[in-house]
Amino acid sequence: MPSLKIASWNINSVRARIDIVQRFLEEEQPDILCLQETKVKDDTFPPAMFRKLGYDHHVLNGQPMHHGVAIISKLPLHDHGRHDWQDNGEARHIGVRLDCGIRLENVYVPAGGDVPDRTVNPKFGQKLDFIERMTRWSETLAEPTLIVGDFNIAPLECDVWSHKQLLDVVSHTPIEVEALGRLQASHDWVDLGRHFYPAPQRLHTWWSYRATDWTANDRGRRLDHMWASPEVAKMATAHKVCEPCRSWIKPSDHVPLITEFAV
DNA sequence: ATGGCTGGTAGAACCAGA
Repeated sequence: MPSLKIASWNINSVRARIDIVQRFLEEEQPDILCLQETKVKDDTFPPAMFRKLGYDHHVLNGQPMHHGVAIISKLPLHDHGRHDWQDNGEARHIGVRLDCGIRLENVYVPAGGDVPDRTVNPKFGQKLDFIERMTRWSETLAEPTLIVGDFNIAPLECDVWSHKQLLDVVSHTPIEVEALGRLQASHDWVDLGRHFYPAPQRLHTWWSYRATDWTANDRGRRLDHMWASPEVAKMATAHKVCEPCRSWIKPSDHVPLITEFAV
């Protein structure tokens, strides 16, 4: 049975990170790489390194300065459009169809600002609205689908270094966790991270830059996710979070996730 | 320790990340 290896990584600028993205592709050789926070317009996206390694198919949704997502692939991609779930023009989603019949959706959920109260912090409201509109979309999905990306929410107590200390910190507040729970229930999405590494195991994908040594206190959060339709989850054979990438030269603050499927 | 760091873009006593 053919194997399909899909990776997802918030790289915090594709241009600043091009060398470690190359290293990752050479070491792991995924068939498809979904990127978030590319921070580049489509006409200045750097295609050369990807082409050199055989990743000839690029579907981009970028903008100047911030945000931006891309799907880079050795296999053909069929562009399936972009959703603007904040309705503000930001580039945070791109979807494709694969020849094997799976839909692949790459999403960068807004961070949501500092204060977890939409009346004083509009960004928090926009984040909740984004998840709510995604939920309406997810309810209508009928095809086998994989959603990957930076969801900017760590839902479980064991998804953060200290549940108690992060209850009021945007990314782990109950209102966000409940919204994400409604999204997950809307399609019976299987959280592949916890499918392979059940709670209460430690599983983190992001560590702040604002620590001299990210390993010293290990104050991580699981903000990045891969969610599969139930029939797609049945095809998943392996999953990992590539934690060592956080210690590479000029790292992203997020690390890659990889799932392998028998398709 | 409520600080700490990073990238893009402008050329900031900036913004955004989370």
